[in-house]
Amino acid sequence: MMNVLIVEDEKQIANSLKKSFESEGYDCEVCYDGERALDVISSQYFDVFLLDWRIPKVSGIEVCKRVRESNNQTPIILLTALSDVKNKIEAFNYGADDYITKPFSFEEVLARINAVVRRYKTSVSTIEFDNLSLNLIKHTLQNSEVEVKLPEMEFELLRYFLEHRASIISREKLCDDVWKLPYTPTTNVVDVTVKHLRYKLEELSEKKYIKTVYGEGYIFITE
Amino acid sequence: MMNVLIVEDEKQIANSLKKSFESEGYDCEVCYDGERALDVISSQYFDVFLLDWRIPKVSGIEVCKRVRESNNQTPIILLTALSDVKNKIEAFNYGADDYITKPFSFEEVLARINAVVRRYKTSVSTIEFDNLSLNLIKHTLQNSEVEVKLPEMEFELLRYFLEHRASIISREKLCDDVWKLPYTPTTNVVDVTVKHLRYKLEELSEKKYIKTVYGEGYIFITE
DNA sequence: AACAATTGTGAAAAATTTTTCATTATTAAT
DNA sequence: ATTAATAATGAAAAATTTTTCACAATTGTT
Repeated sequence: MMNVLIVEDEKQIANSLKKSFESEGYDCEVCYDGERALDVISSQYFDVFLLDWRIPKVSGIEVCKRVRESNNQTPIILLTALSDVKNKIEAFNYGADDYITKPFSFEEVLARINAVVRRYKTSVSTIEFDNLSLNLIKHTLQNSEVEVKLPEMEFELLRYFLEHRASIISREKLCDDVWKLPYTPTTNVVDVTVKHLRYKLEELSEKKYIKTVYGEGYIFITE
Repeated sequence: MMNVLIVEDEKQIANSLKKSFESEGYDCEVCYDGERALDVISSQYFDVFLLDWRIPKVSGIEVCKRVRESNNQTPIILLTALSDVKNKIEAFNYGADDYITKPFSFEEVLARINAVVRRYKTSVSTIEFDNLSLNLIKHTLQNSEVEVKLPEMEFELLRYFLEHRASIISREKLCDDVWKLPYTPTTNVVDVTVKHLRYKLEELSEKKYIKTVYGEGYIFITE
């Protein structure tokens, strides 16, 4: 089910939105200012943020900007009473995904939210972790300075680790799921590839992400 | 560089858009009706379609619908003089990506186009052509029955061809753009890779997609 | 038809990636 | 501390991919 964060200080609008969303079966949370919003955002998962432009303390566009700076790509829709073009351009430049001018109908909000979320869900093209990023299209691993290309198997292994963070994974499972080998524990490909991958990871960050759990397998820890 | 298709029967608007785009360095093509648009779309690559709602023969929304039915996910922005909400919802339901109400400024068009294309480029995970599909994540080429893995360079080459369908591409350009070689016409890597790729393509479909243009280069034709 | 230019091909060389193997290092348990 | 099990490592073998090369085939032009 979908989780919406509404950030809007006009309580009438906020409450009416909340009710409408809930009648559609969406979960939603309301904040009345930008500061509170940033707080909530940093500690909770949402599928989309609905931000009013003019809100107390930290403006909607500023929230938008900070969210993107923290590498959070959750879709953002801005609400505003201003309809002049300059603002729209500013909004897109700060990484907003859509823009709705007041007054709006709830149906329009719903349509735009669905469009934006559907798009986002099928769009994740990088996996971010710590201060690194794995590009799923280019098969590269990058920090803010360097970008290295990972060979096939190292890429697949890292992707698997990232999608199974913080749980112990046995070599057999890796053989199965990553290598798709017909059950062969007489090989140490996994060990060797882990070694290669560790080496590449250490080139970009000193941290040790892949921990060995003696007798059990590996575990990928982000922090 | 970006390729825009403008479908708009009001020639004044169409031409003004075309000029503005060209001064931004975008390539663009204009059609004055929906029928022609569908024709052009099926034989040429564009990064985005800018469709007026009310155009002769086949309406903008109908073009939108048919484009999506043919499995083409190119971003679509609809232009319209009508501002009522029902149409917006209809537009999104038919798979439009954005919606601009007339009158608009060129800057707004530009901002929305860039937003939509940026989103799309990072979101697309397959390129469909004919009855084949290139999976950009798995680097596989598939028809309804078989799936083959393409090695790196064959994959990159095919992707490049698909993004530049129906135009002649010289070997030098391919060396530059796909191989990123520092200008070397003393090699025939391109020829050889084309050969490999042709072989794989023929495994999945009898058609000959990559045509040679004697003395000029190659051209990828979808139909 | 003869030609020069251009393109296609098979095979092998070169480069890269993947896997194996023998050995060393580390771990947990006695 | 010793030991047996498990993991890490360096180096090389095997497999795959990329690139080169020499030659054959095709094309457009005369």
